[in-house]
Amino acid sequence: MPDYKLPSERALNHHITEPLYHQLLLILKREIETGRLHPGDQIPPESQLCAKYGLSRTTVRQALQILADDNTIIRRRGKGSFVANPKLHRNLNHLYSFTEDMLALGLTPGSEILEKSFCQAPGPIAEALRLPPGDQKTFRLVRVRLANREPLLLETTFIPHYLCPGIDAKDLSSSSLYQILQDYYHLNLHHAAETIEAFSLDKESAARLGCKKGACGFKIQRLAFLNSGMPFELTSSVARGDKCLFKVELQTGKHKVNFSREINL
Amino acid sequence: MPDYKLPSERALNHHITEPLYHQLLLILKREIETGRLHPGDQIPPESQLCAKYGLSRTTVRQALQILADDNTIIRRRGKGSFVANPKLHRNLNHLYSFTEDMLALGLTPGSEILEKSFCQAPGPIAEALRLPPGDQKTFRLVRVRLANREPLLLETTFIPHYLCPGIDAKDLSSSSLYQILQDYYHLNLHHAAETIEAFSLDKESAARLGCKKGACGFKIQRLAFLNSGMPFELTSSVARGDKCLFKVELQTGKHKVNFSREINL
DNA sequence: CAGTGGTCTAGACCACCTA
DNA sequence: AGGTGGTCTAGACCACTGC
Repeated sequence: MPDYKLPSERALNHHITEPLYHQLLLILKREIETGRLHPGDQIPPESQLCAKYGLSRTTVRQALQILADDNTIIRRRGKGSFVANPKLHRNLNHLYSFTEDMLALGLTPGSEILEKSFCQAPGPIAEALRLPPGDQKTFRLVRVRLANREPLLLETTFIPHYLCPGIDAKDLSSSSLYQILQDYYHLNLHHAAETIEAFSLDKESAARLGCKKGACGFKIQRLAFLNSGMPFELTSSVARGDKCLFKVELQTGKHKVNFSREINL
Repeated sequence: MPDYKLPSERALNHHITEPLYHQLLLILKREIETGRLHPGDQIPPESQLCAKYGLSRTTVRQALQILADDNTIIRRRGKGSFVANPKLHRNLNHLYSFTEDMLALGLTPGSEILEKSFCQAPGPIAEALRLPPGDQKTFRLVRVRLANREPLLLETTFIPHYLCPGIDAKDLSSSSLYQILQDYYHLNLHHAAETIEAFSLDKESAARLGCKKGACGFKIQRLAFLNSGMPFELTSSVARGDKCLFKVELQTGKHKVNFSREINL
């Protein structure tokens, strides 16, 4: 009996333009993300995947190569391919989800909605989101984010209204904003740009975050883009400086950069 | 006449263990780094490389794929492969050299040495550098870094003394510290970890940087490691918050992260 | 239309690991 | 010895670009 699970039944579609290697890649990724395969588990060897899906070894290897490149799996000659520790992943994904980020750090995330409305975007916001002068209506969401019940971030999010009509009726407290944008509005994050500044907390922010006016903090602005290159979300956050710090790791050889947030409560 | 140059004469060695795709990769990389191929230039199409080096297309593509993955070249179906703009590269290297970083931003870098001495490392510094209790002597260098003559950073660097005997006699003002460590002491940066905190400037830092006590700034600590995994340098910096900001860019597809510093004078 | 890179096949030999 | 991933070949069809 082999010590690996074959993927659950799922066939490749030869009649669509999506490459076979990519279809296989998604199947394997899904096995891992849904937890059917755990970190450290061996995935089926190339020979098995070739047989099961009727693919040549080159095609199977192309899929596995990509998974290895982004640290989803680790390949060992003579031994096999194994699901990698997802910790490496989290660092890359952390910006997308405050909730996941906190859970990864062993903290209990929380969220409190302060405001939920539609409004005209202020000038710089409209510009960043590339809103035409005629239609600058945006959905505005103000949230305080908590870790172990302590306020950490004050977030203000703007999303063009035409991209998310009716979003004010959705339940934003129980599932993540990105999840809702993806599921109901087909807005998929492709890339994002974030700026981080040092910032002296104004009276209101300080009050919301439970620290003194004039204390040091971070002002973080994130602009998120779709595959098409259009921005679809802008979030401006204020973070407590005494509880947050950022960490950057660089490798010269592979030219890899890792960026993560850490919390001190 | 084709509009691309064939690589200068250089043969592959079939008798060594180094894979052929890797040998080809290095040949192409060398053409680019030595400037024989410029950004935007087309590199020979796969068919030409196959013919010239007597390789199958798979092998040639393996080399080109790697170059495309690390942004050395850009591939376009129907058009060809082209040398990428090296700007993308610089962002990954920026942390290593303040001087290069400023030049890339179009600013004139400057440096003022405030202190150059040997001293016993303070406890946390000795710990981070993994100095044995018996030998905690370090080289200590305090510098103010300038951009267009404006003070920007106050840097304090510690290097274990046993790694750099006699460094106090070197000319640190005209060439970069990393360059000296590399050239004279064979200390090559392999990877580095940096933490960034928000920080209220104390009286001395504020005076050195020319701003008011209590103003907001960043405290940045970098620990640099050798190939062996040993730390060899620790730099603790204070940056003016009103002139520096950090920028993080993420791509979901390739899981790439870009981290850079920006300056507002 | 010819030339480019993107996908895919079927098969081969090798180096490495475990037993 | 048998299985794994690493390298490599020769050939095929396709999609996209530009003339």
